[in-house]
Amino acid sequence: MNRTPTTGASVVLMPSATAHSSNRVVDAIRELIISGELAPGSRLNQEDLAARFSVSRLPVRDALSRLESDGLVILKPSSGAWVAKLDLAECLEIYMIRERLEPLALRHSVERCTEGDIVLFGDLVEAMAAGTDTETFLRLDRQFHLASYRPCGMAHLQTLIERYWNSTQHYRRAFTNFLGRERNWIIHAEHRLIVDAIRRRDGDGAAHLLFEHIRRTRCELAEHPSIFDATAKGKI
Amino acid sequence: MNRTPTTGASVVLMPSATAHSSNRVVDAIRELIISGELAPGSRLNQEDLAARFSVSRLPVRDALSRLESDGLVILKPSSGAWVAKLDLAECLEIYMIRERLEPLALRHSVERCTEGDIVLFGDLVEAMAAGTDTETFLRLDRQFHLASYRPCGMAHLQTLIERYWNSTQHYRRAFTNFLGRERNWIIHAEHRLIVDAIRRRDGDGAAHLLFEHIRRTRCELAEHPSIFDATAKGKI
DNA sequence: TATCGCTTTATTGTATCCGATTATGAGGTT
DNA sequence: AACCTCATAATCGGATACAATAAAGCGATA
Repeated sequence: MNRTPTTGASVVLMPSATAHSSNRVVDAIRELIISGELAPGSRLNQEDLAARFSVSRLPVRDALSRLESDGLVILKPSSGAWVAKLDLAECLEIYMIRERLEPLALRHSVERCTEGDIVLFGDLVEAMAAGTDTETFLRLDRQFHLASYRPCGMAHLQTLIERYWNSTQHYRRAFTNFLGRERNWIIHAEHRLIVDAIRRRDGDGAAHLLFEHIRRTRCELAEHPSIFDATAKGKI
Repeated sequence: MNRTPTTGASVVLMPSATAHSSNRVVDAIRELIISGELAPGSRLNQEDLAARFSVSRLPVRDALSRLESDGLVILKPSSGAWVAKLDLAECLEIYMIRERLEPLALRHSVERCTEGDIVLFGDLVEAMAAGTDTETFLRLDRQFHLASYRPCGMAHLQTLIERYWNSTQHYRRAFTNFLGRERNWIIHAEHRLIVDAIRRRDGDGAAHLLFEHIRRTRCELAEHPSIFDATAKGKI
């Protein structure tokens, strides 16, 4: 059992000495957004956030502008900050980007991962197939994929991929809840095929399967634009 | 003649009402880095920058942390900020990422660009072939490629691509100077082939040519690790 | 009654100040 | 002579306070 923290805000970058409150605030807000506690479209009030984390507004402002670069927050100058909201087109765009990036990472991972890594991948996939609730599903899905990219040795690429997983997390949750569990067998089958290709050290095979995994999800997503209608009113 | 500003810090995002000094400082520092005035590894002193732009240290701090997310600046907590430096491996990694992203953008652009756009692409390529000095070469190269992605209708992808052009700009300059002009005919040939494919509305062809364009550059870059040895001392 | 304009209020952006951490240099010791 | 230690100085991170901007609510007028 690997001990990646909750949703793994900083999986690729070592947690580092996050002594400075700015970093703590960044991670905390990111966590609130990824966990779904702050829904897309929610207003982010600097003073409220400052009070919540017992700091002044300054680290909060810093955090917000960093999270904007991460694509999780939208800043309107002199006006305020909101949790970033994606429409269907943007989400499809991000999936198309992921289709290009993640197979690249996986192919390099396959060339470098240890046998122990592969055991971990298999364990995560099977734990996912055995899981029941949505949050477990999402957490293990994320853990499996991000873990499968970790040996790739491309730090920039990993950061980038993690960013896109973060900014689409909310919509993956909504989509998972929407579909229910009856079509999950497809995902598990795809995951098992990917792990099998990794076991055979077939990097290209794994990459192609992963490409199709993401592409199929994108196509299914495109069939359900209603996911993006919900103008969820956020609460801080 | 298009009026893209100097190096085009904000080509994709509209310049917007950048009334706030933070944004101005971000753009200004980015410009200093991209233009080469601040070399990778240079120390960025908050007070000096504040004095240079006639603002307090606060907008500068804000700018630095944003530029860190852009990959242009490295922040060491409680220690300072430096212009990000790439080693050969990182640069090759970014080129591999670009190989995946830019063909995607181009393929979508080909489906959406106007005849007028295509004329612009051709003009830029020919202006580049007629150019003499390094800075013109770099500017037109950048303008051509970024312009060719602009009609793609994928804002996130464009921002991303522009980021990577920014963070590798210094090394493209060094590489261009290193190679001299005798091998530029390859680049012009590739560019003309790409424009021709666009004219024929052959999106896949253009994408493949672009992929090879970037890949060949990456392979050549890998042959010249000395580019990354120069520990340029920066001045503010 | 609806719309336009103004005033008020809340929230953001900026400057100055203070504490904390790190880098630097001198001095002593092995 | 090289290395380690301690003190000093420079610089960064954060808090408080103030100014500027935008949103909202109220009132007046067509």
